[in-house]
Amino acid sequence: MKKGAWSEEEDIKLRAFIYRYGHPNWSELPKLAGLSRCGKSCRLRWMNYLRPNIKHGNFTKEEEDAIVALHNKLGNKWSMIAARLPGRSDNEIKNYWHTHLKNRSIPKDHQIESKKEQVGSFEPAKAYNEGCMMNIANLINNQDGIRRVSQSAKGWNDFAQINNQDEVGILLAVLSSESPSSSSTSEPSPCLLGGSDNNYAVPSDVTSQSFQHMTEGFWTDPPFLTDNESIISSSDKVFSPLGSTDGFISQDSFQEDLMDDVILWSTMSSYF
DNA sequence: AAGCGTACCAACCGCGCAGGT
DNA sequence: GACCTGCGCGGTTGGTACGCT
Repeated sequence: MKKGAWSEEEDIKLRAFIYRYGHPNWSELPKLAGLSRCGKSCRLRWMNYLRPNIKHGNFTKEEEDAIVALHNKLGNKWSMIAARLPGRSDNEIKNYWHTHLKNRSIPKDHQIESKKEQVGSFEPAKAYNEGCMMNIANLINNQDGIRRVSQSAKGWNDFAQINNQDEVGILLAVLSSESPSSSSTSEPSPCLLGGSDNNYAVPSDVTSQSFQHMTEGFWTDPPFLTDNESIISSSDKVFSPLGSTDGFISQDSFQEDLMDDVILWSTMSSYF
């Protein structure tokens, strides 16, 4: 069973197979597709990288704000957060959170108290001066902390800087910057139809270019969510990328749920 | 140019849950 | 109810690109 980075050839095989047959059974898929990978690995590669319309890098300010707001609301429920950010995988959001957004979201006092709980009476400055970074790391039952601290003493400098920052930000839940009508399709995917619809032929040259004609949500949106439904169906309903699984929530509950996080309701005006 | 430290991300691992028998 | 299997999720890690000295 092969591990590690995926080759272009493997990507093409996986993409072509799923494009034609869907993925009714991940554990059987690699064998049928001629891949020396486990089903989990195939699923991960598909969900995080090969899936059509998946976006990479360059998170917009709106996406960042949405992630921060949603994380404050949902916690580490990355799949739920990803479900509200079209084109982003849970893995990518999780990585982005840990590398860019984590310190911005956690209130300063909570960071300090949390660290105090972890290390007892530990004093960063004193310990730093005593040059006992590995001992500090061992005190913390947090492998990422150990990893970072043990990499270099600068780790605690970073921590000190975080504590000095007053960046308990305003939590803005700016919804998707894209038009809701562009994020769904009336055409059901072959996967949703059962995954074996041979009417969907594999293009002779299966590359990422082959999927550009597909609209956002082709592989992920429920088939009943059509373009017409995705905007506004009645006066008291609103399209909600952040909303319930059926694509709609009432305006009342929408406001009730999100006002706690300081919503800029005005940014939603374009959706009404 | 070389060595080192850091940040980042793709991918792996283990666990829990759901559905089937 | 017990067991099995497949799937999805969240935590973690290895590899590497990049920047600094």
